[in-house]
Amino acid sequence: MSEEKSLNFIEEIVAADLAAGKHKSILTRFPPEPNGYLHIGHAKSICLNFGLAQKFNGATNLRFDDTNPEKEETEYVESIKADVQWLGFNWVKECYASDYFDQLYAFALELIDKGLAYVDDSTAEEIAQQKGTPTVPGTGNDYRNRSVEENRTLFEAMKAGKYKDGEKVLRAKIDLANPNMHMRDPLLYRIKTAHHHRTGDKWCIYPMYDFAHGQSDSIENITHSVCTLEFIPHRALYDWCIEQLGIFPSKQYEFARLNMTYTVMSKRKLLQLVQEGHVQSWDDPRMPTISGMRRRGYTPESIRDFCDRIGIAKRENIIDFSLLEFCVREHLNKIALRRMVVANPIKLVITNYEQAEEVLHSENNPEDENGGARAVPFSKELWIEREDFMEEPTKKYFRLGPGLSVRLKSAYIVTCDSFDKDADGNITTVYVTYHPNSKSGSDTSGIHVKGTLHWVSAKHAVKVTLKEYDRLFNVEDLNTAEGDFKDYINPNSLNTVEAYAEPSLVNDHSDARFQFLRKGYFYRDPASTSNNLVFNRTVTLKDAWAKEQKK
RNA sequence: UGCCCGAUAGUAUAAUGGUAGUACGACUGUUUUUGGUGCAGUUUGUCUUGGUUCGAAUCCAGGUCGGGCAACCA
Repeated sequence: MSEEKSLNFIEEIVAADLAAGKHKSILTRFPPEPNGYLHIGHAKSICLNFGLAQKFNGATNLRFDDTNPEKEETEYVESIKADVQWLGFNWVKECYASDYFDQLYAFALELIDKGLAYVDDSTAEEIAQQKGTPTVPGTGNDYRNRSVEENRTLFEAMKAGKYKDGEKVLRAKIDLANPNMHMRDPLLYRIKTAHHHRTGDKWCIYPMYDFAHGQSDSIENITHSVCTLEFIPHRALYDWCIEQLGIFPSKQYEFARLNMTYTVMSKRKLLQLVQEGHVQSWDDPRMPTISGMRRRGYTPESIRDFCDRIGIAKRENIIDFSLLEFCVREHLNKIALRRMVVANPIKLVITNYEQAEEVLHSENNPEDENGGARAVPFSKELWIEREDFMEEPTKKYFRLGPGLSVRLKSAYIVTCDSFDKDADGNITTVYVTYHPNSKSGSDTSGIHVKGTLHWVSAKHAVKVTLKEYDRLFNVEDLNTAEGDFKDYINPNSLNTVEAYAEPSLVNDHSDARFQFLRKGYFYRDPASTSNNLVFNRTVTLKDAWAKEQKK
C-alpha cells in the first residue's frame, strides 16, 4: 500500500461535491483558444483537468474557445489536439464555442427580452469612459434606456450585417456602479466582419469571452470549470449569466498559473520570439511549448510527473527550472540507450595494440537488466574528449595525463606514456599502452583506476551533429526583470557541434532516447537524415566535476 | 487608496485546532567500469501584532507585503 497523497484544493472541492451528492459524476474541460501553440503552463492545466476526471471517474471535453476569428486558425487547432494526445490524454468530446453560436444568439435575445441587455451605439472610448474607474462609479448613457423592442430590432440588424464593425455592441444591463468592474454593463456581443475558421462568413457578430465561456460550460454540463486566477473577477458575471438564463449551473474555480525560471509563459511573448526570429519556430527545442519540448526529447511521462510535483494552489509561484530537469533525467535514466559520442576530439593511439580491430560489447542501459548490449568496434586509434586529458593534472583530476591510467568504457585500462603538441601548444595526440588482461568483464589485471572515459574508434566513427541547448533567458524571473524581456535573451542558447559517434547510432530507431555517455540525454531531430544525423540535447547529465572545478 | 486574491525553508507544496513534513536545489559522505545512477545524512521555514483556546501555520481582528481588476482579447 502506497501512502495516499493529499488532495489539492480543487480535488477536495470535487471530492466534497461528490460526497454530498451534488453530482453523480464530474465533467471537466480544457478550453484553449486556438491562437497559438500550447506551452508547459497549459500542460499544468491539461494535467489538472484531465487528471481530475481520471481520479474521480469522470470525463473531460476538449473545447476550443474560438470566439475571436481575427486571431484563430485551424493550424493551431491541429497542433493543440496533437499536443494533448501526445501528453497522453483523451477527451470524450471535441467541442467548439463556435458550435454554440446559434444558441448563444438565442440566449442574447432572451436577455434582451428580459430587459437585461441593450444595444449601445457608443464608441469603445466612450464606453470605457462611462465605465468609470475602480474607485469611481460609472455613468450610464441614454442607450441604456432603449425599449426591449428597439433592442431586439437593433440586435437582429447587427446580426444581419446592417452595421459596420464597432458601430454598435450588445451589453448586459447590470450595475454601472458595481465595485467589480466586470459587472459594469459588460459587452456581450461585438460586430466583427471577419472570416471564422469554422463558421466561415455566417456571422458578423461574435460573443465576448464572458458571454461564451460560461454558457458553453453550461451547455456541455461541465460540473467543474477550472481556470487561472485572472478570471476571478469574471466569476460574478459567469454566475450572473447562468442564473439569468436559468441554465445548468457549472461552477468556476481558479488556480495559479505556472511560471518557471529562465523562461516566459505568455503566448504573446512566445509568438514574438518566433516572429522576430529569436528562435526558429514554435517547436524550436528551446521553446517552453509542448511541441518544442517534444522535439527536444522530453517524454510525456516526465512532463506529467512534473505537473504532478508542482502542485495546485492559489498563490503566485515560480518553479525552478531544475525541477523540470530532474523529472526528465529521472525518466530518461531508466529508458535511454547508452551510446558513446565524442564532441571535441583528440586522437588516442594505443601503441602496443597489435590487432587490426575487435568487437566489444557494452550494455544499453545499466538500469535495465534486460536492456541487452550493443557491439562497439575497438581499434588502435580512438577519439577521446579533449577535456579528458590534462598535460599537468590537478590533484582531484582522475582522467588521463602523463603517467596516469584510466578505464576505457567497456574496453581496457590504458596508461598514458606521452603526447604530441602542435605549434600553438594544443595537444594533438595522446599515446598510451593498454593492459591486455584488463578487458571489461574479464579483468584480471588487479589495477584500480578512478576514471572511466568514453571513446569512439577513429576508423569506425560516424559524424553526427549535436545541438546543445542552454536556457533561453539569462534572468531567473522575467516577470520582475525591468525593461523588455527580449533584453534578457541568452545569446548562447544554442551551440551546434560536429561530433564522432559510435556506428550503432546509424541503425538505432529514430524515436529512441539516448544517453551519450557522460554528456547528456539526446533525441534525434526530425530534420535528421541517415547521412546527416542531428541530435538535440534534452538535458545534460548532472556534473559533479564541473561543480568541483568552479570552486 | 474601491473591490478581489494571496502570504509555511532558496523554490514549490503538505499538515483541515494536537510532534511543522515531503520534493527539488545546495552541501557532506558512500557505492559505482558514466565525476551519471543508487544509498545515507546535513542545512534552511509558519509575514506581523493582538485575540479565542489547555493547545493556533490552521479560527477571529488590525496591520504589512505581493498580485489582480477600468481590451469591441481570452
